[in-house]
Amino acid sequence: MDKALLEKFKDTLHMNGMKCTPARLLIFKEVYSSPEHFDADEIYFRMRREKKSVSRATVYRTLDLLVENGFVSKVNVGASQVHFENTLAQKHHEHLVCTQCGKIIEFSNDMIEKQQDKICKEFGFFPTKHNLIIFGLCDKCQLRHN
Amino acid sequence: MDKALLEKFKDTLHMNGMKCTPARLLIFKEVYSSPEHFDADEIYFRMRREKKSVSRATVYRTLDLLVENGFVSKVNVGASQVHFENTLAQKHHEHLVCTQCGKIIEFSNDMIEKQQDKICKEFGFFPTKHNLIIFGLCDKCQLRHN
DNA sequence: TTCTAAATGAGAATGAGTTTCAATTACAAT
DNA sequence: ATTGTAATTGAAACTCATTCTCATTTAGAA
Repeated sequence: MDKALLEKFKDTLHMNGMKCTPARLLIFKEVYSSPEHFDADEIYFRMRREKKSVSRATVYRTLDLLVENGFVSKVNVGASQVHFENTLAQKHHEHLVCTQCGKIIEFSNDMIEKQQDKICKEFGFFPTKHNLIIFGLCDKCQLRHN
Repeated sequence: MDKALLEKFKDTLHMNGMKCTPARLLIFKEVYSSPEHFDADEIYFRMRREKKSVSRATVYRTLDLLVENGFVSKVNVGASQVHFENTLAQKHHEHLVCTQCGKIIEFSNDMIEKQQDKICKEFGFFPTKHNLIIFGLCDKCQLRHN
């Protein structure tokens, strides 16, 4: 994982008067170890497996911290748990979710973004974030007739 | 509430070999008594107040049934509970959600819909439903400086 | 009217996430 | 280097929405 990124995280901690603890650094590295989506428990169990155990509470607390500081964002994929993805490694995108096999496809579209801005202006609404998720069947699941 | 709609619901029950029970009819009427969003507990408590009590379990079960048969759809508004809205009374729309005061504004936009179809085609994806939600501050909350 | 599978209600169970609190620790001040 | 202390942590208790269980009731076919 990117060294500059880790420094940026440390800076954020310092600037906000938060302590730079081993638990936080480990979780941060774990979160940035892959570009995939994840939920809190996935991080928790991956870390246990790698003998870098941290308590569940700390995982949740640190993920909140990362969300607040823009390192991670919450993604709604219609699951019962909250999903996350790291933000700095990749650019903004939306999701297609296959309701049959769970496959998640990412896409982005400028036209849609622009229309959203237009709509917000119409309503005098100041947007801070958005979520577009399309549910349906991926190419493979359409063939597996049903 | 529309009489034809209630008949349609009864037909759906019969066609699927499900019983037409008082509980189901009461919940259906409650759901269609207003065009607003609601969650399961709201329905539950509204019915208690009106002395038309039904158990929580039945409310949840019936809402699932209504979703499966297209009378109601789930709406993600970033809340901890699942939100619903009746579908047949109103046309498709998306949401702006004010993170300060909770105000929900509905909108719809053909251009966005079309772009979505285009994207799905590109990925060979068959869409069944989608959700676009924009979080931010409504006009009033922008003034209440913070 | 009878029969039976479906539906219901009450409350127990589940599961994701949060809170509590005593013990630990980062780090600023000495 | 040591100390003091507020922030952080882990473990376990707790929440709260939702689901499940199961004994009882009931819609509706026979």
